[in-house]
Amino acid sequence: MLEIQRIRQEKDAIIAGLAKRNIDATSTLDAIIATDQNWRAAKTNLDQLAAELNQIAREIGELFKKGLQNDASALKAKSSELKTKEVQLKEEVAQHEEALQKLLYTLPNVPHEAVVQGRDAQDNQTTHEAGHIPQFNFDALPHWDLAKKYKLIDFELGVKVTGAGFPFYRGKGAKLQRALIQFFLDEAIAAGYEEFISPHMVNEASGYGTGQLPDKEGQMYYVTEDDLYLIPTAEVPLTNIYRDVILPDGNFSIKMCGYTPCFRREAGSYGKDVRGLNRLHQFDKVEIVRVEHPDNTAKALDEMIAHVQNLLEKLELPYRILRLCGGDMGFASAMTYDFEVYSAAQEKWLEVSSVSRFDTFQSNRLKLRFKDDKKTMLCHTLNGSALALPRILASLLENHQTADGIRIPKALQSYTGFSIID
RNA sequence: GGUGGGAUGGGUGAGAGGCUGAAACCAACAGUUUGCUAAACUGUCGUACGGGUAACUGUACCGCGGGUUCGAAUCCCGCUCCCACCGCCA
Repeated sequence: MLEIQRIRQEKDAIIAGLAKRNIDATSTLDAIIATDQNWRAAKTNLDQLAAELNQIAREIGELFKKGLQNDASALKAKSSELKTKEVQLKEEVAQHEEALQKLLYTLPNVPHEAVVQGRDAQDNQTTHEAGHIPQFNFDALPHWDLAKKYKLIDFELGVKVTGAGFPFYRGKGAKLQRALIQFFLDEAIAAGYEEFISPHMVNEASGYGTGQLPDKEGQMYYVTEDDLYLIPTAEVPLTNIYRDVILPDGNFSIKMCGYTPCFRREAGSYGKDVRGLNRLHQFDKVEIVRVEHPDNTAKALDEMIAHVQNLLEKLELPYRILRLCGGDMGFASAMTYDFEVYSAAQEKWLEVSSVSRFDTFQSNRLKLRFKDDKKTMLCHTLNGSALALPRILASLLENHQTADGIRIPKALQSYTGFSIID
């Protein structure tokens, strides 16, 4: 959520920024500013009226003490008269406030100045490309066939027990999955991230804190009985640790990581995009989350990119890094880098990680601040997948397949305990 | 699930209709002094929003939401959460 103070001061810059998302925010911003003015006017009236009422109440108290009941009664009459006015004003203030809130929720984050204008994925800029794309001298299989051939994943069993999008991993497939989680966590810890094992369900306040609610309500599984949401990513519990927190000074850099299963309803998805591991309702992910001083955000983002890059290199996967254009960025992001791994068998790039800086967009909702001398300022938040398992598993299977089986990258062998799946 | 107790500022904890945005103590911060890895003393010490260039000032907030009253941290109702014991159970 954008800060209202910022909208008051930098309206034109915000319009220019949102234009990069192909959004013309002029009318929304005008409405916001008008609503804000109405709200402030009503609020000022209300405050003055309340002050008057407080004053009268105090006087009545004095009169009672002196035993001047009659004078007190006269004031009481006046007070109840003002009281009706107060009720009306309160309602008016509440209405403006609600309208303002609704408008603010509709505005996505303003892209960072380095982000280019663009419509969709076509306009993303490739900033880095590395690794080599394997050439197969045999019939390369997509991962769903490999998974079946080597008995690594059983999709049908998942359908039977739960439903589509909830696969079973088995045998070496399960071990590989566990090895990847361990590997990712160890790497994150080595890079200075503190590991958390978090709850897998969160309350409503946390859903609002990171912005899943109210806009993406349908994306989360909801447990009605207890009013809890299954987490769509570890970002939600980890970031919400810092909801309603004021850090004591500006000298901080918080780095957290955590492995969790992630639950996503993915309502509306269908077709070949959801084949195999490409899109699941439950998947595993190691997430890295940072809370930073605004001065340190750019550096933190670079570190996170380098971290993910390092992972992909150790897994020996051909990848590229894209800086998303305005039109392709998520709602809350100010700047996002996507990591894609090439799948030689599917002959396409698969998104395996997304690293973003949110600047104050999340912290404004979270009320995550720090004390800077006298002032209280909003922190910056960042997060990234490091990494999401299913598509990494898919890329590993597809890119490292040989005629004799699937080769396990060196860095992973001490975790799996085997060097080939055959 | 049952019974009982509780929820106040960074912490402990007073408060029981107007003098309470809230005592006291601890912690923290600033200063004075004596001096030396310390003590004593003094001061500062919640958040949000509005108004004001500012000093400052107004309003709201004592778990949350309602109600009673001229006036609520204090009384009433509903809810949530926490703690203890019991029950059930990994």
